[in-house]
Amino acid sequence: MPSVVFMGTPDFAAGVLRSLIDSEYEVTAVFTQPDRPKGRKGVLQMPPVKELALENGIPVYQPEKIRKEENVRILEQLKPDFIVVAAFGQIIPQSILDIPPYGCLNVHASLLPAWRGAAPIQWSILAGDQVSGVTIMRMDAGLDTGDMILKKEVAIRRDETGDSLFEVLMEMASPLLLEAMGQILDNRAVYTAQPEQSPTPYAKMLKRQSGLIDWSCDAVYLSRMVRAFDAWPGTYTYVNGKMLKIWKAEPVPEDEAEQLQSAASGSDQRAAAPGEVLYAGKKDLILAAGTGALRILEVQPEGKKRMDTASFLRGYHVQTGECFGR
RNA sequence: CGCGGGGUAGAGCAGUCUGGAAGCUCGUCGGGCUCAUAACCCGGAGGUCGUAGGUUCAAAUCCUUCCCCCGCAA
Repeated sequence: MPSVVFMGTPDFAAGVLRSLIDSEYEVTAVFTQPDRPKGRKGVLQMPPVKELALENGIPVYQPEKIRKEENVRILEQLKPDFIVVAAFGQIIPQSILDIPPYGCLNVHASLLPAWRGAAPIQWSILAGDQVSGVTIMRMDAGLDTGDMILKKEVAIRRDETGDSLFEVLMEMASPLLLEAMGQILDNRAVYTAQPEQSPTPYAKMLKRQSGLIDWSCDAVYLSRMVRAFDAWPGTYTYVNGKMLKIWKAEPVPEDEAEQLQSAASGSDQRAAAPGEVLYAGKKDLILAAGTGALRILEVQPEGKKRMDTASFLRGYHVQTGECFGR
């Protein structure tokens, strides 16, 4: 029974680990990030991967830095046939990549060479991509630049969110990985080199701050941002100095947007400022973007729960002409 | 003891500082107006004001206990 050492941290990784445990491979050890303080009380919490590993009696290692010599030693002793890496969060040095005879495989949530990096799912939705997918590759020293073994595409739906796509890809990932491993064992895997250049920018790690809305952007782009960053890092703006998360929004059709723009500017010929309330009725809230307008559908005021726009308008008395973003 | 917001009718909020009849915008039910309406008018139902104690002639409001929800930070 070929042995596998697994490296990963969040839910996505746990899904992959689950299928490895259920497979014919023997998972001999798991590497994951150290426990971190979580939640409001700051209680230490173990990563999902660790939890799953412990339940199945698999030894867990949580090095602060995997590249340290001692970890290389451990892996040399484990002598795994494979190392499988999924959303581990640490860069793996060549000395470790060289250990497993069948290679160090990575499960990546994009169609490489597009969207190399830490947050491929969000970036592809934000960019308005029509398709996304999962790539299984043999890792090299570069960042998501290894030779590709298998790739599977999936269409991005119109209402796709970061979370929903995440789930779709996670389900696709496990079978694809197992298939790739089978091919490698049978010596029929085909390794395809990636082009040097990625067609997209690097999908850099997102911070909470990344979700701050710049109202001077295009409304269609902003609506994609709301979907892409749902549920992490979330999209937000400010109203009267307080944070307001935007959970759902859609661009207003062009002709309607123009109508609202001219109605709002009135006699003074002033174009509505980005972030200005173009319309606030009983159920509808429409804000001016840099180009176009955005209909807000679901929000969450600071310290409150998520609510639909109608509820928000009932209690918060938004006025036309008021400006969001501050 | 990381910082902070909040728990008042089915929903979202005001009222709390400066104790003294439970309000607002909606929804809901009934009636009216209308060619018609998610529009408008009239009327009604619906709340142990998170829990437990305390202060007071009187507590949503002041003091104390506990429970729950949420934002930030990590």
